Amino acid sequence: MLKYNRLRYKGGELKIAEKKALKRESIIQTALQLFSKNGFHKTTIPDIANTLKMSVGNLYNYFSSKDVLAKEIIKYTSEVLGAEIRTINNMDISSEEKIYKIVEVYFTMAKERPEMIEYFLRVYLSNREVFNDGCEGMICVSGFITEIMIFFDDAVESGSLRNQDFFSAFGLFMGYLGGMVFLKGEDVLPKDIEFYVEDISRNIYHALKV
Amino acid sequence: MLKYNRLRYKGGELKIAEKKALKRESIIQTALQLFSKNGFHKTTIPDIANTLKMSVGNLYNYFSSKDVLAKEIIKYTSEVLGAEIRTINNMDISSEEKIYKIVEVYFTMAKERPEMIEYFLRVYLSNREVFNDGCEGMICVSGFITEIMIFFDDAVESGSLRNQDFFSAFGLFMGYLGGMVFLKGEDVLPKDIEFYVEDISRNIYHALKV
Amino acid sequence: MLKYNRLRYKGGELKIAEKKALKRESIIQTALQLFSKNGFHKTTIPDIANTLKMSVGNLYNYFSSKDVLAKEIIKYTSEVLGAEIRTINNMDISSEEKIYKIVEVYFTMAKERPEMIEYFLRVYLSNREVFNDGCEGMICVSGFITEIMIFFDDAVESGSLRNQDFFSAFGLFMGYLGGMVFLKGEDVLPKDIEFYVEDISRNIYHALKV
Amino acid sequence: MLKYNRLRYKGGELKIAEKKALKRESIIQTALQLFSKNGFHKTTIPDIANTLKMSVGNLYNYFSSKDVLAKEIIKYTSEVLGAEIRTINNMDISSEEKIYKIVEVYFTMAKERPEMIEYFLRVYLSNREVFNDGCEGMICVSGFITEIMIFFDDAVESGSLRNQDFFSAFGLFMGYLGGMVFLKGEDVLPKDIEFYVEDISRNIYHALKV
DNA sequence: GATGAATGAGCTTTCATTCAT
DNA sequence: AATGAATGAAAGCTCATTCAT
Repeated sequence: MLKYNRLRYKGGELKIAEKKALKRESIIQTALQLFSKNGFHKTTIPDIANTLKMSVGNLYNYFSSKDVLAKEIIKYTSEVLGAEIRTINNMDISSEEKIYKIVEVYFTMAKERPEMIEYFLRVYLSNREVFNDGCEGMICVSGFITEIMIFFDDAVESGSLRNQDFFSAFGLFMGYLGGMVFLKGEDVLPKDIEFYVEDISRNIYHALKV
Repeated sequence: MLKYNRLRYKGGELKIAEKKALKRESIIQTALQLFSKNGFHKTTIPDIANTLKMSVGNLYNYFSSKDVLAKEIIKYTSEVLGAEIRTINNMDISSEEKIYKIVEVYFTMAKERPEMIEYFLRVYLSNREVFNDGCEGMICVSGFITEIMIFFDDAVESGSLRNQDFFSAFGLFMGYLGGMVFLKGEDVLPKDIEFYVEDISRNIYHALKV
Repeated sequence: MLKYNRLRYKGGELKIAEKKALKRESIIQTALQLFSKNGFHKTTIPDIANTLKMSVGNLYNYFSSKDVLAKEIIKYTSEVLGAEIRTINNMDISSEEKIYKIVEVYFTMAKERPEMIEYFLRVYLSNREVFNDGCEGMICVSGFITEIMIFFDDAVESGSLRNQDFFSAFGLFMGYLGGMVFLKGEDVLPKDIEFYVEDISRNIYHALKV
Repeated sequence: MLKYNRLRYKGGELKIAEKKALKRESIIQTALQLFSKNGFHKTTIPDIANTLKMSVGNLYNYFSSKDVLAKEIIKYTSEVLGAEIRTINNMDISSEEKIYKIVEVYFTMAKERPEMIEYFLRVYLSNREVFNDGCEGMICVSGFITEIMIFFDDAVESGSLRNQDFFSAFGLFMGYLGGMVFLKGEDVLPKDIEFYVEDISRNIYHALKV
């Protein structure tokens, strides 16, 4: 009977599934913003539901717990960031230029969608107990890590960057960029974040080049 | 510092003040450990009191709120770290060697007293609402920042490091080192943290040198 | 009974009524099992609907509330048990033999369809607030009580059982048999429930005989 | 220091511990009444706290969860009932008289403290999921069972009751008496519960005697 | 200074029921 | 008849903080 319905109401059903997917994403977006702005523990489920003008109970039809929601968000965020870097990886430019573009894309995102970067810093980084179960060993951020790894391996292979332990290089990217965004969030940077693209991409390049 | 107090004060009533200072510090130490291990929100005041075998009520005689305690801890931690770097700043060695020593001291601390570094990452970094009031603009970590600033200014003046916006350099130190310790905490580093001293101090030096 | 309906009604629209009756019964069966196994409050309407692969909304087309469903089930269960005893009542055997058969039938049901007996113990017995309105004074289990009453009156009239307050006798049947099934459910009985038929029917007979 | 305090304030401390024990018992009493009257799931922790004019939070200082409270109550109830029967067991009277007294004591309690018996029927019997963990195999009601077992073994040894599987006899006591109290609770008994002592003790004796 | 019982607001999560489709 | 997203009140439980002793 289900099959029958599927055939019969194909258009209708698809619209429903689509609608649900859209709502799911809108929950992710809203929760991402609230978690980033107010912290994981200070953001309540009713906060999220109210912002979305939906009921608490219904929110649980989409995500079975607050923790599950937090994990879906980090995956989502990691994918988005990873996709940006993938584009750069696929460009036919020098490693130095790629570094510049990665820093640029990261800081642009920190400016235009600060919640995405801040989620890393303020939610993922510091609520180990939430992500321990299901995100062990950074698998929930593999979307992002993988692209940095590809960038680094390519650059080493092409002879433009020194060969060293990947994590030494990864820590530089992740930590340096994250650190700058943190400073931005603390309002201590004397200049706009984009001002630093030049300095920082040069520093990174010098740190890693052969 | 404790030793210093002991020398300074003599007599009966001063011993009481001394005793109180000692207890105050033991609370800081214990809370530091628990906050770092379990997170700020997952650590309760009763948790801290139980660990110290003292009553909750009495704990409040030393710190008027959980938030105040958290702020005292970040200052304390920042002082300890800052003192270590001050020692290095006062050495008569090259900037390159200083960088090496700073990285070394940081990673040694991450290994021997991981709670001090993790407090930065897991508590200070991500509970803005707690530190907003009283620690604006990173004044509670000025003990650490100041020393990095002195190191950097000296090195620029001596002509060994390139002159650039201080925060570009500071973000590199703070972010890179913090990032590595985070990776260590996530258990993703294939080698012991101390293994990375060589790589990372070289990377930092190359990034900043003239 | 279902078979009977099938014979009685013919034609298209009647088939619909038949279909509805079938579905109604399947809901009762499923809910009976779930309520018995997991308890009334731990069984949710979605649980029942999912097990039946039907929607919650549709389930409400058959039973207007969870409480109504629970009441229908106790009536159904009582009818089934009553029917079994009715058969025994109609047999041309001694009261002693009837007691044996009643115990036997009860324990066989406890073994083969444990949910029917457990529903009495775990749902009906303990959720007074659910059955208060509509099942006052045990009218929802009259199907079962009536047959025990008929058995007892016949036996007294025939001179084989002592004349005493009906409830003294009824409490013995209901309580003793129910108690044994409870012990079975708690897994404390050293032997299979059927082993006890002999003992228990003898005990009951001795308790009640003239 | 603790030791010191204990010596110093011995009187005071004992009073505090005593006070706590009293409060603990008052919680048990109140929860027992509410659980029995309204059912386990329909009684909320706020209900209990309000009745006691204490705060919800403080109640949790005495019992770590609703389930734990329920288990403490069944142990308590079982002890009280067991103590009553122990007294009878120690009397120098015939088994027949002991049966009479057991039934009498049970029905008296059902009349004067109905919540104790009803707790067995309406809470313990039917919320398996609550008692599963920690009360397996009826260990939480062993206070009661043990005394029935002692009564039965003594009576068999003295030659006054037939030797049979203990559970056949235990089921008779527990089920029959419980069943009668259930009927009382349903308000279907035409006479006062005490009226049935005579009938029921005779029935039990006849059921079990040699 | 020291104790820990007490408070109560606030959290996450559940679920019977409704209703637009 | 059938669907299942949506509602929202209410549950169990936690915890920073207070205060009488």
